[in-house]
Amino acid sequence: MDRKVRVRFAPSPTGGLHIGGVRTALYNYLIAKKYNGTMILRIEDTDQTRYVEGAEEYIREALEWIGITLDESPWHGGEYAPYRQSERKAIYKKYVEQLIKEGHAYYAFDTEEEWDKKRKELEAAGVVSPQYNSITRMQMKNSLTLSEEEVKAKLTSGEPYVVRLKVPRKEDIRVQDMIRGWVVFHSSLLDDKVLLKSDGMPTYHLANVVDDYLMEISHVIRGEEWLPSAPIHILLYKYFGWEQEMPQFAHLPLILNPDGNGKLSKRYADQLGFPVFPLQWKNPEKNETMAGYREEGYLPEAMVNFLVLLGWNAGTEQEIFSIQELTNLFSIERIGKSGTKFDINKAKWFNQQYLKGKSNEELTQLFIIDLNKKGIALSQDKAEKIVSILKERVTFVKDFMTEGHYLFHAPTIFDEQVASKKWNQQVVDVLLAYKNIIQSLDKELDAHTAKELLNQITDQLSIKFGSIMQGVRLAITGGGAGADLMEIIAFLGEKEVSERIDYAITHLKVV
RNA sequence: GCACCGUUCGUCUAGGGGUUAGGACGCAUCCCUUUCACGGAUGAAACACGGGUUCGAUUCCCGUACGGUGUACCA
Repeated sequence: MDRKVRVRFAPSPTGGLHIGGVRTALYNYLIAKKYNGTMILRIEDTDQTRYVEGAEEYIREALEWIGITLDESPWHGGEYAPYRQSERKAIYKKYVEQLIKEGHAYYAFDTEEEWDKKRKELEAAGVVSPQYNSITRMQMKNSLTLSEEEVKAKLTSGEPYVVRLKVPRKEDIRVQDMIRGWVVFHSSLLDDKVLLKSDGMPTYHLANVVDDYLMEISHVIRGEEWLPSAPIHILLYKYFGWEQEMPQFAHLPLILNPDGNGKLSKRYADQLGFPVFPLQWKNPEKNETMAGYREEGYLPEAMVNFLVLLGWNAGTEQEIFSIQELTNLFSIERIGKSGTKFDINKAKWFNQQYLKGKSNEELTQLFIIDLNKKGIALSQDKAEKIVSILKERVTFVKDFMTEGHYLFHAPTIFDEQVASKKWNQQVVDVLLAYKNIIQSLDKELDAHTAKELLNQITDQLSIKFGSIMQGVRLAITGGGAGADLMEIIAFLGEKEVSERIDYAITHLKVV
């Protein structure tokens, strides 16, 4: 790559940024970093009817959370500013006029009703998908069919119009895609796309090409849903005379619903209970709140790792990658061609891996932050102990609380299955003796001591240690499974343990 | 409908004219363990189908099927 690498992520501020968009941003970012290039964020807000308040801020926060830093953006500025298409309106106007003058675009004055009528006529005549194209445009009201005077008159009278691209009738348009190779489209299947809307705003096609050119974008890395409109873009580059500056294209495989039934959708994800948004998204218009990965407890580095592998692989057996490693290893050549079904289990696994990779100190900090959010206060010391007891068994930070509920609250209900099998007079005898012994203890009740004392009792009573363990666990935690019981006892301390023993003995019936 | 893209275990994927088709998630079994988890070991599990080309095809070509995307004054 001899050209300076400049890539852009260009979302529309129409709502929360979809997780697929986050992956696209990530791929762009990795390419920028790999080649020491520039990562640009451009806001494509040309559809004013779909603009959603707060969406821009959301995009910014989401990228920040995931760890994507921007070199140029509406918020950081840059020498190619402005980076918001709505603020570049005048620029497009100029270029569209060039196209018209050179005969590659034309004014169209048809109203929606007129085109609708024409479409119905065509349908009635057996045309399957009527298009405003090289044939039909000659039957419509536009600067190709109207006289120069008529056009001028309409323009000066302020009659609304759009500008359409004059797509050639018969021409092969070849798109070179870095992932798919050459893809050929025939121009007869393309319609005369609107370039400039009647409100004076450009459509995606125009704005995109003009901006990519002006911003000297070297690679356009975007979702596969854009592949069908790539020939329109190619045509525009050609008509503008920018073929030499045309970026290289890479159309990414789509992220699909878990059963492969369409693009990953919010509705589907809701049904299966996982988010499609990186951050929680509160739609200001509909007053609804959508779940986000951050709030669900996913670590950003785990999400990066999970997302990058949705459509790319290093070709080795490595699967845990730091962002630095990805920066070196990532390559467009190793991006796959086929759609990728979303598997939330894999995301969970990555999260667990990253959680385990953190030091106890880091985890303690995260744990305390999580507790604070829930309005629970806990000493640093206790939090750290809980972390060390539970570290190997959690997938999310929030699991420290749920998995370790027995460290926070004494059980009030007991697992009936365990009780019916493991609760007996022997256990009660042991517990009573144990309570006595720990209450009169003159040293600290650590895990080692807790076990030693319990062993003493079982030895004295000639009981097998294993036979009463589940019963003891039941009394102290309310259940039959969990972390190392001796660690739990040490954590709770003799007073709490004694109270739990009393409670269990009075509330559980010996059978 | 039409155009385009795609198709290796359930999922993410490696591979590529001759392989015991490899790994990971998930699943199962076993080991470790006071239990559960972690960890370790093992196992079940895939080249969509049909034609070519070839000594040989999962790999190359063609077709079919299936899936996806697009077909807006949305991006």
